Amino acid sequence: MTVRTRFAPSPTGYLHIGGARTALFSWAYARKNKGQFILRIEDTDVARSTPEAVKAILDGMSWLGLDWDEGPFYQMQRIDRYKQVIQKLIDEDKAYYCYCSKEELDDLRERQMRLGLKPRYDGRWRPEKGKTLPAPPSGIDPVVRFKNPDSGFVVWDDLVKGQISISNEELDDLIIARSDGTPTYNFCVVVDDWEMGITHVIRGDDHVNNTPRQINMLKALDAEIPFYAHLSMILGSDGQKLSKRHGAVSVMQYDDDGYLPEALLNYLARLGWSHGDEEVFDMEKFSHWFDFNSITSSAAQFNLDKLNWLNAHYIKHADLSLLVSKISKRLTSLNVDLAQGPDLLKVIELYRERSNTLKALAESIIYFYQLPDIDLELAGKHMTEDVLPILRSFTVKLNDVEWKIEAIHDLIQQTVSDNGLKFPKIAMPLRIMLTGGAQSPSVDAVMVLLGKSEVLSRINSFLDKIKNNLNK
RNA sequence: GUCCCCAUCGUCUAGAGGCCUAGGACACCUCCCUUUCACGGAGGCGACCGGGGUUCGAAUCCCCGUGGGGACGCCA
Repeated sequence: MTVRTRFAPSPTGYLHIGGARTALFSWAYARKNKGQFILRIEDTDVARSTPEAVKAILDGMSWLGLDWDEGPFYQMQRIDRYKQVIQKLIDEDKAYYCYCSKEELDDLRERQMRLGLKPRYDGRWRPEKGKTLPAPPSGIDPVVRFKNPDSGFVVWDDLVKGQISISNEELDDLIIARSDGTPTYNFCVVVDDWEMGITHVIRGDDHVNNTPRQINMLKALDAEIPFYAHLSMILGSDGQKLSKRHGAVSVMQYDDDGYLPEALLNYLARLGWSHGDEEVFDMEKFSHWFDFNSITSSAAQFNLDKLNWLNAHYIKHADLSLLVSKISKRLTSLNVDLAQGPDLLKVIELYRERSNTLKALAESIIYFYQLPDIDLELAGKHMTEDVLPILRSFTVKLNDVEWKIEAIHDLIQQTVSDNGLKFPKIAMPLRIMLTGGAQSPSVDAVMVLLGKSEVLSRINSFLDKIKNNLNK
């Protein structure tokens, strides 16, 4: 049997973390088994589906590098086929027209809730032996309902949750075609999973309750029942459900925020799945290791700290040229002119280990290309009266030094020794004048990158400013 | 309300009856490295939801409770 999995998002919003993980697991299982991964857009909710959302989903998938073998299929383009199958079910007495109005149904539900019952359709239009149906009211377009078995159990071995059994008495006759004739989700899924030959349905566990209905319809169509794997949800970092209002952001937002797709993928893979103590691995390894036995059946909380840690790791190990291209895009969009400073590649090489995100990395190196705002309070703390003269004479000597890390380092070292000081006594003021702040890589390395004339110009202009202030 | 699912450090997880004095990772703390901040290295803090069974033995199996989540749409 060739494994065929699918990812079937509805285009009512962007691709978020939960969807991305579902897609990732489906993709991985297909890859592991040399099967096919199919992308299907479930756009039968005409009112809420948008082309923008379709694009957002496709963008998200390709940013993550989750490539599909077939599709994207659009359900709206298969409407005729669904209608045929619906007609077939009606002809075979496996489905029927129901003339209940929405108001009637709301009424029914409300009454059942009041009685402590599970709200469900009572089957008033369901044709049965010896039962007389009311006359169809005129002027009402009926919906089509599937005739669900009214006894027995639907049982399946969920690949994640184990055996699940649900009584048919809990299920009602669900609507498979709306009054305007369009088929509904539960029905389209069944027809598609069947006709597209899906062998493993991997989806969020909010679909567990749909599964028995779908199995019943599959049986009615004499179709093979696929395996089901229901993934537990991903909760927000506060343990609350993710929703549009609450923390469910597009995967593309992670791109904007400076995360590498391989970091997000690695993080997501590890959320609800494990392979012993493995924490850091690429998708080749993941698709090799992936299996349903190692999926956790409980919900997982999203944790940004760990994503940050992974992202830092991937930044540290990324191709320098890739980082250069990503960082230069960011800096350019911040109106930073890269021609005004050192080779970006050299800067990134020195700074890549210091940031969790590309965004932070880009922002941390801006002062190579434009003058930094100097933290004056901090400067005051380090540039005390006693070090100013030493700094001045150091600057003069700097003019003649060979512009290499060691030579600069030696000069600083010699200056502090001559004056009975410790290294930071000179290094800190230099750092502040050159970068604006108190944190940077080794100051000699920063100086080499900045270049001699820029270094001297920044130091001198700051020292002059101090002098002028003192004279005032 | 009814049905379904879930339950190990703060978080992600390992754990398939003895290997568990419960392992790893993130976060946190301490120390080392050091030119500040990071990186890196070495340590540390920290958990089996509760109660009953089953068993010579239970984090692991069963039952009940509790807590969390999901579903109950002419949404997907």
